[in-house]
Amino acid sequence: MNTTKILKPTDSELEILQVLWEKGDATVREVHEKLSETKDCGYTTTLKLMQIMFEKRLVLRDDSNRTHIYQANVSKEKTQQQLLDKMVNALFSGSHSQLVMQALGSRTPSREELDEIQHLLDSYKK
Amino acid sequence: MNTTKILKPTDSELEILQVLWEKGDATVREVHEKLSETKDCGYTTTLKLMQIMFEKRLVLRDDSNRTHIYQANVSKEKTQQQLLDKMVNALFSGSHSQLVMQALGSRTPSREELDEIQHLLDSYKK
DNA sequence: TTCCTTTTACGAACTTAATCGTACATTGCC
DNA sequence: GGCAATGTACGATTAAGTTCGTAAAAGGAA
Repeated sequence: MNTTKILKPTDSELEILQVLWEKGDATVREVHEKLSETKDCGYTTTLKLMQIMFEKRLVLRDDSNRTHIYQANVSKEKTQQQLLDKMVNALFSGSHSQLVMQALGSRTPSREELDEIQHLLDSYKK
Repeated sequence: MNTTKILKPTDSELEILQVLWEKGDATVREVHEKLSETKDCGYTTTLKLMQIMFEKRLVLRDDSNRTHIYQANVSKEKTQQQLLDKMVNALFSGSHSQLVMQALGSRTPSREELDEIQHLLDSYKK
């Protein structure tokens, strides 16, 4: 079903994907409203980006009505994994644990976070 | 001494920084030789990139001799941290532990990795 | 119907990154 | 000295990403 083709969303595309992952589906207007909270650009810019993403098959759209409805065509998990792997290779010499150490070391994790990770660790140790 | 200015090395620049971090300092020729193992591009391409990095102050260089000697002007740790934080914000809603879970979950870590991480966890738990 | 609003489509302009060709300087060797 | 090799400098080109202006279609309201 899913192609295994490597897609590398740009930063702007990721912002849009974030909104789509959260909302499930959304119109350009809705996405743009959301982005406007943190970013300053025109409506047609968002539209254009989403049109390009459609061409790249990063998103799907229902254009049976005048106002098109978009949804993500790549899963959040897969995208996270892919970009994480890329980063591990490019910056951490392929060592996932190095990245984990750095991620944890950057600040003090909460008790809940520690427990979560401990739990995951335990499941590997068995 | 170090500026806190946000620098975002490109992928190509990161490849070069990797070599410089490893070697300490290096000539364009040395960097190019190293990159050639995995990448196919001309010598002047590497040169140009390093010149641009010098303009951006990503690297320092000693040009007192004909063959210039370069070294990184950003630390590996700081760069890792910076790009990691960016990724956490862009892809993991700011949750470091989410990223850690994803990083660990992607594949089975080795015993050494597990121990390393366990050790880090322990130090936080105290 | 007429006019205003919303929406899509599309192309132009601008920026940044990456690659390479070429020119020119320096060095060392014959 | 002359020449080949090696180095730097720099401009040209190409591709990709981002932004926006404008046109045109569709709908709704007076």
